[in-house]
Parts: sequence; structure tokens; C-alpha cells
Amino acid sequence: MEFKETRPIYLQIADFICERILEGTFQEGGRIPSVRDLSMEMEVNPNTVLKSYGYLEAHGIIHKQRGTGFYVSPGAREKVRSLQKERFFNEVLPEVFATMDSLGIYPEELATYYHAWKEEEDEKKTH
Amino acid sequence: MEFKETRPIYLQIADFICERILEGTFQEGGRIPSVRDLSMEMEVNPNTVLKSYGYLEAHGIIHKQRGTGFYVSPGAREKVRSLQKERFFNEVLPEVFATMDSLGIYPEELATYYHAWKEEEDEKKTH
Amino acid sequence: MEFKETRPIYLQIADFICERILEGTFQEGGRIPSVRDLSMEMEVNPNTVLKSYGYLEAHGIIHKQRGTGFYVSPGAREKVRSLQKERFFNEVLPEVFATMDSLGIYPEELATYYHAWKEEEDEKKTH
Amino acid sequence: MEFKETRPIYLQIADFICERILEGTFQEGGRIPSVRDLSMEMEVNPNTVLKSYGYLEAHGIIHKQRGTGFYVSPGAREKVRSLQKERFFNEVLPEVFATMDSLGIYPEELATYYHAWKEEEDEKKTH
DNA sequence: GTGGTCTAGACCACC
DNA sequence: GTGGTCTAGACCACA
Repeated sequence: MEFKETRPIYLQIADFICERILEGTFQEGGRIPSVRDLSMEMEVNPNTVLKSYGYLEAHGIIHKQRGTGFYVSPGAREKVRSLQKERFFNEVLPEVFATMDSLGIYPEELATYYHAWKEEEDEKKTH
Repeated sequence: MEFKETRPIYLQIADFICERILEGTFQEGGRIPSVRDLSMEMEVNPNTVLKSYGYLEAHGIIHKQRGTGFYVSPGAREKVRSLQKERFFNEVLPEVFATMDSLGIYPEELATYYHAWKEEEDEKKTH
Repeated sequence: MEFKETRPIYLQIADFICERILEGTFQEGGRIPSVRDLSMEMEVNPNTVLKSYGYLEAHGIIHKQRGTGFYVSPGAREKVRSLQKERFFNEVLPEVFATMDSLGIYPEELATYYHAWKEEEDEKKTH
Repeated sequence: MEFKETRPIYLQIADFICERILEGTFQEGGRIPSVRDLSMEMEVNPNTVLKSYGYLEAHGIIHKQRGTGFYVSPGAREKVRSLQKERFFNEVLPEVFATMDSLGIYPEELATYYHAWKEEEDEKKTH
């Protein structure tokens, strides 16, 4: 896996797990990859994955069963969504709107930009 | 002044200066507060303000005159706007769109949210 | 069976066996459940039960007969009591006293708490 | 500093900080030693101290100010006490009493044991 | 100066 | 096999 420079790897791994949970690749109650396996797959140090898992555990998204590994907690999906939503509406959007105001961008344009971005993304995936 | 946890303080101070420039509180060619004064007002280490000023200077928004302080450069307004635009389109928007995708928010809703936010803002200002 | 987070599962299983021996549910010379059966009943990996049995065997509380299973050793009751005593006085009490000191709890209060706890326990049993 | 074998070092360091807070050596709102300093003083790896501080931060006992270090949070004293108390009364004491019952120890004896332990401790400190 | 991230690798208890 | 602790040491962003 490739990582961005701007965000700590361990958080990007946590994001990755959350996405898989939202997608349904990792089911609630299901086991997620062991620290070692994931660290090998992602080509990172096991400690880094462990840190990700610790982070997710502290947020109640996964939990561990002694000796057997980490599992997706019940209600994790909803938790991830609500955390993301909260952050989006309370922190990200207001800032976006403020910048738009200051730059004189009209909200109606956003949909256009979105579709342009979407096309670009889709193209990336096909490659 | 209070700072958000998510963005380095020195950048938030730079943002603050830029806003004042766009507003017209700090005019092109005019002097901006000394590092010392601003650091005291913001309850921040002078080095932090210095770093903000250095950042703005490197982007050609302000310049220093030995012995007298920092001044808003000619053309600063235009520069600030273009920097804001760049950041908005290259960094902020893609992230916003990605989150929307993962949360299942449709771009058409954005205009609605914008108007709601706008109303709130206007109300704040009248008080 | 439910396990506390603070103590290894295999020791909690050993505790469980010891309690049964003290109660008389498991008599000296009598057979205790097979590793397989107990592991299923407790919803635990057989290796974990095996480790408990190994631990008890190493302390001379149980012994195995090839092909037939594990049996409570003669003198086991006495042994269990002395082990409990040792642990209580050397490990548990010092910790308790240290915490009391730091919390400012006086030793004289302990008797009061004990009687309150005792009443509660008795009530539970009558239900 | 010397550490017990039975408890992770990072938790023992966290305990150490909590004790200092209860004592008043570290005041609420006051700064605690930097990660580096404490790690040198305790002859442990900085990462270990960092983990302690992370643990305390997650429990709301300390917080960090960017660039300047960790500080005792307001209400930390009370928090530490209440956490300790809760653990003592709900987890430790019931177990102690249960063992006492099973061993036939009378609650009145506890005060005697306590004073014996206390004397021993005092003697250690004078050396 | 502060904390924080990350790696490499050893060693451990537990299931 | 699982997670967890700890070290040594590099390197970084931030104040």
C-alpha cells in the first residue's frame, strides 16, 4: 500500500480499516487481519499496525479477544459513519463554505467540480 | 486567540493575517503588528509568529524593512486569493469529495447546506 | 464462563478448579472434567485448559493418569489453602494496604466494609 | 527508578505520575517533566515514557500544549482518586473479602496486618 | 527545546 | 499462532 506524506501512516491504516468496515469487507463481529499479517501486506513495521489497532480500539471500533486477534465491534459501522459525519458537518463544511465566500465561489458550481473529480477518480481505478 | 487542533498554529496565524489583508484591515503597503506585539496578543511564543511571518514572506505576501517591521507587499491581496484558490481546489475539495463519497452524500445537497450555513452566519453578524 | 480482563484466563480456570475442590464438588482422588469437556463448557481453547491443568499439576494439586484423565491429588485441599494464603499475604494484602494508604482509607473501616459485603452476598444466595 | 517485573514499566511510570499528583508534587495546571528528561531520569527509553503520557492523556489526567510539554489537567487529582477508589471498592475489595471467607480470616485481623505492614514500609523508607 | 512517527528487532505472556 | 512491551536510534514538525 502507498501512503500520503501528509498524514501519519498509522492513521491511514486506521482509515483503511474503517473503509473496509463501511464497505462490508470486514463484517461486524468478524476478525480483522492479525497485526503481523497486515504489517507484511502493507510493508510497514508491526508496531505501526499495532498503533492503528490501538487507536481504533480506543475509539470503540474494534476490540480484541485475548490470544485470538482483533474483531470489529458491534455497532462499529454506525460509529464510523457518525464520527465521519460529525467531523464533516461541524468542521470541514463550515471551513469550506467560509473559503467559498471569501473566494466568491457559488455553491451551485460545487456539483460541477464534484463530477469532474469523480470522473478523474473513476479513470484512476480502471488503470 | 484560540487555535484549532488540526492545523499548525503558525499557519493559523498566517491565515489570520491573510484574512485581515482581504478585509482591508491591513492595507497593501501598510505595516502589520510587530512579532512581539502579535505574540503577546495571541499568547503564543514569538518564534511561532516569526515563523508565520517567514511563511508569508516566502510567499511574497509581506516583506520586512530592517528596523521598522513587516509590511504588506503590493499585490498581496491578489496573491492571497490565488493561494487560497490553489489550496481550496487542490487540497480541500478532493478531500471533501472523497468523504462525501464514503458517506453517501450527494453533491446536489451541498447547495442546501450552504444556504443553511449562510443564514446562520448572517444571523450571527446581526447580533 | 466469563473472565475478568485483569487475570490470565488459564489462572482463572485454575482458580475455578481450586474453588470446586475446597467446596467438595471435586473430591480428593476424584476425577475432574477432561480438558476437552471443560474447554467446550468454558468456550475456551483446549490449550488454555491444558495450561491450567499443567499449572495445577506443577503445584501438586492434581495429577494425570495416562489414558483416563486428571484426578485431584491427596492432600489437595490443604495445598490449595496454603497456596491461597501465600498469595493473599504476599501479593494481595500489600497491594491493598498500599492503595489504602494512598487513598487515605483507615484499616478500621475495613471491618465495616466487610460486613456490608457479607450481607450482600448472603442476600444473593437466598435468591 | 526500579520497576517490578509483574507490571508493564509504562504503567508503573503512569502510577508514579499519579502519586506525584496526589501528593501535590505535581500541581494541577503545572507542567510535568518532558518525555526526554523523565526517560533519562528513569533510565528507560523515551518511547516508554511517551506511552505512559499517552495513557494518562487518554484518561484525561494530563494534556499537552503544543511545543511546550505536558501539563496536569484541572480536576486531575479528583479523577485519579475516583479511578483508584472505584477500582478498589468494586474490584479489589470484593476479591479480598471472598478470599478471606474461604481462608477463614476474620476482618478484625486486618487492622493488625495493616500495622505490621506499615511498620515494615516505614523502616524501608528510613534506609 | 517540545512531542511524535517509524523502523528493526528482541523477547514475553497468553491462547 | 495471537497481541504486547521495550530498546536503540533516526528523523520530523512544531513552538
